[in-house]
Amino acid sequence: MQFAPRRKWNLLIKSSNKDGFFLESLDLYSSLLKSGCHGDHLTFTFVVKACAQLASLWSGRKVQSHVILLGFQSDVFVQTSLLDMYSKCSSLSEARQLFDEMPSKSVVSWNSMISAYAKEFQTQESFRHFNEMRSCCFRPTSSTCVSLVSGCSGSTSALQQGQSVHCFGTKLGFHSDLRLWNSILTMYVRFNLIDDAISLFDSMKERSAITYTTIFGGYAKLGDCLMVLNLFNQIRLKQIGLDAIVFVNLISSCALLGRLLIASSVLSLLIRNGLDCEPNVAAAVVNMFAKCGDIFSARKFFDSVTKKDVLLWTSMIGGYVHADLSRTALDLFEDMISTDLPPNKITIITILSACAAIGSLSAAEQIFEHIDAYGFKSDLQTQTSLIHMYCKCGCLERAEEIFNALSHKDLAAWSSMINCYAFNGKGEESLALFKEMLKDKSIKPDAVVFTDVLSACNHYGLVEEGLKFFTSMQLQYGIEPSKEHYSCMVDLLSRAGYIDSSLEFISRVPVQLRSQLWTPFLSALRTSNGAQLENILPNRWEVESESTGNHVLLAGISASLGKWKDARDFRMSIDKRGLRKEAGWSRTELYS
DNA sequence: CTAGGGTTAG
Repeated sequence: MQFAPRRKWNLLIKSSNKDGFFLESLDLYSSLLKSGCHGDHLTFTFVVKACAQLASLWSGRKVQSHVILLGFQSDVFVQTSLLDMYSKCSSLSEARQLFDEMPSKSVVSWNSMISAYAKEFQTQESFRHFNEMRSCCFRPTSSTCVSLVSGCSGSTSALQQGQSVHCFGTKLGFHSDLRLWNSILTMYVRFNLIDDAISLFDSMKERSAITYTTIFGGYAKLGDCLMVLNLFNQIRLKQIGLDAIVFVNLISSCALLGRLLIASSVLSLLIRNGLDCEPNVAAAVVNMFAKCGDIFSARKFFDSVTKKDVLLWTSMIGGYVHADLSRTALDLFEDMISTDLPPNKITIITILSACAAIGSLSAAEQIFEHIDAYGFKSDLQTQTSLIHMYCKCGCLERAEEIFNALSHKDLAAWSSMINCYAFNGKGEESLALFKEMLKDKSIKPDAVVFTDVLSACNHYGLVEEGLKFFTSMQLQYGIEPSKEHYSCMVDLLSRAGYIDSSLEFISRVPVQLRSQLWTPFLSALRTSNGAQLENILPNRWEVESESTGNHVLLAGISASLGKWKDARDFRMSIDKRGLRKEAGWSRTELYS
């Protein structure tokens, strides 16, 4: 009697899983129990899979207890599904225990265990199981290789191992397995080996939407957004099944590119493909318009989306911060809260940056209840944003309090505090903290923190120290100086009165950046005592051609030196040129 | 069992 109805339940649960209605699958299972039945090996594989997809560890453990009560411990299918469930619920220890206690194992059991370690980027353990699997005479499948490679993508030292799987897979005859190629392509992109990724991509005879998504990411890392657009046009002609994810990647490249006309045409493409209302796509579109400097179109699109998710709201709020409209960002955050949609961590980080931009502590205090309410208080990124916010509001002590209480500090946390001291005029404290950070060998300073360090030297007038850091930045840490670094050094040297050194420094800067350094040079010259207009005369043409602002500075310096005729000349040249403004983007009407 | 994405602080 029991067999027939259970079979019906099993079919119902199976089809509910297939449609992605995992919660309903669990409901069906509890109805089955209520009807006086219990599960069999098929019921358990389906129900456990639903728990895995929902990442519901609690339900999964409950179902496992039923499995044990009914004596299904030796069923390899049920046990493997439980193993995968624990892996998907990130309970590696329970997965491992189950695996060790399995009376018999299948290839899929081994694959699941390897994949469990790969997901946690425990590369060595995943390879150890791979070797053990082979010594137990199990023949790895292409899925085994895919899991191993994806594990390598996440650990810093596993590139060679990943490449060896590539060879191994080819030997076993998986050379036509697209998923394996795609996972290797992902590995190269994650390791920033974009050239290798591109040559692999070029050699691939079969490509899917996933292949293109991955290589888009690679080109975006290179900053070659136009290549992304070119490739995208290729797939449009090839009629590869395009999904929302490919578009999301295309859209983020357009955001990086920052060209409004291209952004607008991408939007019409989305509308034509019926993808503009996809929740995943919408947030990217808002971000794209905001990064292209068209906050009006961003808002117009935002308003047109009927089902707004957290990402969309966050994207719009971030857009306002980016557009220097942080007050509006705060208003929009209030609107979001009033819809009862809970903010996520990134919303909080974004809104804190809005408070920082305004420099208003009272605005920030209203955010605190949300930080408490949603339990972001102990999150490192949130704390870093709080430090930054207190810094910009002038509450140095509050920033220090948070920083000192951090149990673990990453580069961003250190550098926000270093910046906080520098911003509040405490050059000495800033540099002391930087030196303390360097003692921690696990932290590698980057271009951003060096900008703060150099500006701290600048603030404190520490010429020798500044030069020392500028050199070690390049030689010891291999960081190419940016315009900000150069301009900081010019400011430092000139304001300390080292006009000749400053000029010599400028002459050694790559020519494409050099012309932009005259403005910081002249500004510093105006406040330093060693101002001598003759110093810059050999470069006069370059100085004058760069911007109208330089003429104003030159006129000011001449006047302060009592060279009234020069001052008058510079003033007149401004009138002749006219106060030219930078060419800006004109806003295009998109929807009407 | 298996490959790709979106909002983000210093």
